[in-house]
Amino acid sequence: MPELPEVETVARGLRAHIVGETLQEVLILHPTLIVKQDREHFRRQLEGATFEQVGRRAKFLLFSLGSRGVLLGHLRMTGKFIVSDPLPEPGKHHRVWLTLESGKLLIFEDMRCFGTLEWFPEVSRIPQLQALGPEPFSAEFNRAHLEGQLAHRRREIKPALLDQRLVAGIGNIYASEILFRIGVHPTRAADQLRTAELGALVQATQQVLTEAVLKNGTSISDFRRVDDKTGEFQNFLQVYDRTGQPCRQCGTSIERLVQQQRSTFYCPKCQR
DNA sequence: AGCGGAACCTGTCGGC
DNA sequence: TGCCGACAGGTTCCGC
Repeated sequence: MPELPEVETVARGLRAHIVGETLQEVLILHPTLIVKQDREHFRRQLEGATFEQVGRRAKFLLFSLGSRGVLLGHLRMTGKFIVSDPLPEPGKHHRVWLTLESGKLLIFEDMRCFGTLEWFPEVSRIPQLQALGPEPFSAEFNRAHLEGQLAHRRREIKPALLDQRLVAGIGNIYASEILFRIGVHPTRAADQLRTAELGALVQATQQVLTEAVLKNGTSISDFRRVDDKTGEFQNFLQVYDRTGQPCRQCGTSIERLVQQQRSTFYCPKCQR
């Protein structure tokens, strides 16, 4: 479901609701996967802790608990965080209930059970964050970085963009959108992009992601904000999920292909 | 070392 | 109507 803009939207939404709140009770409603560690340990670490900040790294949510460590969350495909008033009983796909001292309920819901929650003593000890590439808006994400990383890489550029070690936060929707903006065909070998195209790739990545964050992300089917509203960027997609529809630039039919088991959308005329 | 494929799990949709 | 396969915004592990 969510890529950088959607996760950023969730982080901002949560921040407004839960910073300063103390966790009163942790209720795990699903037996597997979601909470990746021992449930009693997880519960003990969280109960009584206070949310000091909600941040994002790549597509991970980081709930800082001050001296009580950090809660790492990942929405994967269908995960959602919802801030709610108390409920009489859990919804069908509710996986974890976190009761806050104010009486509000922080719900982690996930139909497909791919999402994860995990507690760590400190951010520096989170293995999942170790190999991540630079954030798209950081100074380290620049043309030289791409040149260095992509030299002699024969894999196709679109799957390369999904590799979180190259740059963190791009997912399947925005990878297609970014390549459309720079007129690069998704099957081009990563090491065959010209220097100017790599510069354009940096720019387009930052532009697309910035616009998507401003529109509160993309809601194709599942994604919802913390307040259950949809994002709006789906109204501005140029190629994603537009197979057979006319390219907004040249009128040619948008095409779909599969790369590494994921759909890619592109304009065969605008992208070479 | 780098890359592709399978696996994780549930639901929806289109074709027959 | 029912069944079956394809597909869904992600990451991780396992081979080659």
